[in-house]
Amino acid sequence: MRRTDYCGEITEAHIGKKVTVCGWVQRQRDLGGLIFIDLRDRTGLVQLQFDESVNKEAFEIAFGVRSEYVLEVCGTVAKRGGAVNQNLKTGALEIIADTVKVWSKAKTPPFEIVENSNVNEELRLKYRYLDLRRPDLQGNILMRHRITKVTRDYFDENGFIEIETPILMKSTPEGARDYLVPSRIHPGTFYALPQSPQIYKQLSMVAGFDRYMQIARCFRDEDLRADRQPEFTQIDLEMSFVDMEDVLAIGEGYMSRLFKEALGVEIPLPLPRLTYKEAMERYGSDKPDVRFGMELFDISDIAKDCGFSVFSGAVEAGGSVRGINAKGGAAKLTRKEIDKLTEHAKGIGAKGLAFIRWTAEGITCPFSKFLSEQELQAILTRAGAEEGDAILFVADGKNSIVFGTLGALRTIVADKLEVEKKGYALLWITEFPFFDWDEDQNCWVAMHHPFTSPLDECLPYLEEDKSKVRAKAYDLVLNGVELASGSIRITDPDLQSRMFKMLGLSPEEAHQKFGFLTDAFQYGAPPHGGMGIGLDRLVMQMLGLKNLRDVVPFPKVQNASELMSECPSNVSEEQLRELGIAIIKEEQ
RNA sequence: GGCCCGGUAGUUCAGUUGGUUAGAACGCUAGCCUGUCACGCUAGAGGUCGUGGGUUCGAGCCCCAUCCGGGUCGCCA
Repeated sequence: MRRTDYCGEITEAHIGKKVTVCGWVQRQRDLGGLIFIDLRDRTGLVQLQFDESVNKEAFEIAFGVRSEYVLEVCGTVAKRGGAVNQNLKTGALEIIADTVKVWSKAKTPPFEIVENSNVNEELRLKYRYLDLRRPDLQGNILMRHRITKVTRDYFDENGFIEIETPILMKSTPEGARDYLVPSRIHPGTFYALPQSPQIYKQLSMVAGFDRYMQIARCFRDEDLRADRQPEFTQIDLEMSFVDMEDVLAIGEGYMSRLFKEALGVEIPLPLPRLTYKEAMERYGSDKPDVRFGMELFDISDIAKDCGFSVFSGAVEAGGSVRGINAKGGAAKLTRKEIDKLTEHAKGIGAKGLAFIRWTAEGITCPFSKFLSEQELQAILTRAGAEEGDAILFVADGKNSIVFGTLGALRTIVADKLEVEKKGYALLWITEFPFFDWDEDQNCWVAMHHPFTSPLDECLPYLEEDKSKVRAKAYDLVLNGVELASGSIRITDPDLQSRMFKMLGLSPEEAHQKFGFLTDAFQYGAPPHGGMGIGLDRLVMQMLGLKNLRDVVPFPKVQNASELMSECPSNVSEEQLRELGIAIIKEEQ
């Protein structure tokens, strides 16, 4: 071992001692007969000093050193001769260099290796290995490591066994698009990369491992977002002989432990819970940011008989009229701003946006002519309105549109008004609907997945009214981001067959796709349930970042390519021939 | 696939109504300098203005197409 110490870990205790440090040159300052070099490794910086009159040989090497050269330097730690650098952990010390070895020269990098760089991300991603040298990205990746370390500790201490499940598996394209891998040995057939290890972890329960966990890579061939990569990591867990309370207890115990150990933040337990219905009615979202108010309110009862047909019509059609009060927003939400919000609302699916502004000049309400004085007053009271407020309303025959629009506007308006949001608001959302109506395909689809157990009390409605069926499914939400999702699974083969039938899967289809799972349940399946926690989003949220790419070492860009290696790429004719694959050229 | 935003020295940006030789800062190169730490001083190099076409006497600027990147809707059981 050549290195005795890391740069950032040189302390007063080292004074007078000989050390060897290794790293990259942050900066060289040549003062003439005296040269300073800041050397960087993953722990930070330390200053090296080269004096021409003391050590000519080392001085001459230091003279030719440039940024990002890789050095190994042996020298003696000393208190600085000059002023202390308060910005540096090692700012009171320096290493008087005896010998220098240049392990590697470096071209001038295309951008400076500094913290808080605002360099074009495209360039940073092309040279990701340089970008990752920057202290902020190093910190993100180190935090990611700390999180996975605590994760393994916690689950191990709670009796979980880490089991690796296959990366090459059977394609069961129920949800997202699968990434496919062609088989050479069986030409014309394909493996799929897992969208999640769902089926294998359930089979691990049938196999009797009782408690499973895995830090599992998952793949989904769908379009990217700021918080969505095509490959991502899930902290996957499953437990036998448990009900929902047991899974939630393990889940929130984990969160509490993690925040304490990784961030030093106390998360009071138990975590708050909202049912799906409550979350939608209060926040218009199943992943609400509850760090601020601006909750939804319902004025359907006032609106149903009013003269404003947009309102009354929505209620008659079976929908509702709801609003949010942007407290103190009248000044910031000008008519123009509200027009912009209206455009946004229309983009989401609403027909429009009604508003009331209450400024010092009075109340502006474009639809007041359709309302009686009592109706207007009733609405203002319901909204808790006072001078300075701007109140936004959405009316629609479909509640899903009312909720979706107001839920989205709530966060947009909060950002515009710079509403204070701080800390970490974790909560569970429970009692999700089991079925979701698919407008395009005109059928019911599983909102979670078809192995999710319905709530016992909902079993009678299965055949009669699918809209009423709720599931033993739960999500963990952090600051408005869906962090984790899980459920208690079906283990009764008869109930499973019923569920497949509800979802329009014939017994043959169901057997062809999931036969190996339902067959397994014939041989003694323990009751079980679990969840998957999005590691990338978790790290991102814990660091207060807005983009997944900042916590993924080698991320993909929006078109799912990777700018550094330039994949995906063409392959040779020979590779294709071996796989029995022909490429059909897209017609112009 | 739709909508919105961006692309000018290595980097971050400025660039007037379309008008002379496209500027600044940082970085880079060379020289000087023994206490700097965003070192300082002096000098210098560095540009197919994303690409292609069009309008014009004249295009970084206007028009069309296209490529690349970002955000978002659809999509993500």
